[in-house]
Amino acid sequence: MKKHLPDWPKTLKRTKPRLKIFAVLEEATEPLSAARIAELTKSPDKKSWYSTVYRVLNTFLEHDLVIKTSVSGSEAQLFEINRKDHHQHYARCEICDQITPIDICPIEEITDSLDGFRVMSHRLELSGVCRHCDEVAKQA
Amino acid sequence: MKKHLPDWPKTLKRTKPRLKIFAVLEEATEPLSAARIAELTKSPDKKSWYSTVYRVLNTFLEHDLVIKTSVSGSEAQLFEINRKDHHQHYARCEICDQITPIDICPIEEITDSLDGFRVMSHRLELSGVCRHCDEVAKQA
DNA sequence: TTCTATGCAAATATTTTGCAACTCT
DNA sequence: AGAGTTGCAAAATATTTGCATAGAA
Repeated sequence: MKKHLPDWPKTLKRTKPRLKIFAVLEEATEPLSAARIAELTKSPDKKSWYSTVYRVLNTFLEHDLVIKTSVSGSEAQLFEINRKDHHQHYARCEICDQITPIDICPIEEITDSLDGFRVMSHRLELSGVCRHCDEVAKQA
Repeated sequence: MKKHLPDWPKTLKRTKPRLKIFAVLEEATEPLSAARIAELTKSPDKKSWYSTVYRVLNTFLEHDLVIKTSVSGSEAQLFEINRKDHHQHYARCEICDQITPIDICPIEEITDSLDGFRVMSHRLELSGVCRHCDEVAKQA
């Protein structure tokens, strides 16, 4: 599946922290917390970074480069690249809390059935039991 | 339209704070932050309350009475009643707030693609512009 | 050069925890 | 009575802000 990345706005300076954070988000396979991003972007010597991470993320949000995601039942705020063509959806395991990306998005099909309603954004949340925990449960 | 509220688990004590918080969530038309809930539930004299609010919300989460939501706009974590098993989904118009029922539910199809993940609950939210507002907008 | 973003530290805001007193069942 | 909850205060986290300096255009 081809993922479409958002364009970098021409008015946005390409600073080192921004590019680094963008790269980290781009490679991520799941939404990241600010803390995780800070960790993934900091060099061995530097320490704090948090203010920059938050400022960059907020800037990205304003420019629609990223979106805040809600995975119900989780910790702090999570961020992910805003892949315009369709937002990624996730299924969360109620037992191990692991997040599984959902690769198919039903939005087209649904849109067709809506008779004139123009969908601007959508969100799908699944919650249940992942294959692994299910098997463990069966054995017990 | 009949809204189905989650059942109160028999093992959950019906304490005053819990019942109050549940009532507030039940009446809410949008997800609420912990701070907002604290405000809506506190009596004129009492002040802090936060620890109780968070503890109750976490208890509710464990019992699947509520779900956490976060909105791209910003802010902290938001909570709302988990109106389960209700297979009907809706699309909300961003302009007139009117709700359009979605007649098809894609959950089967998605479940099939998940390879072993057992879906216990799901939520689908659409937001956009309804046919009527879209036509009005075109004329302007 | 000029203007904005960064790094750092310090301020806020949010969420969690320990513990004695209190309430449901 | 007994188990589990609340209220309060204080701790731990998470997020934001002020300001001097560094960096991009």
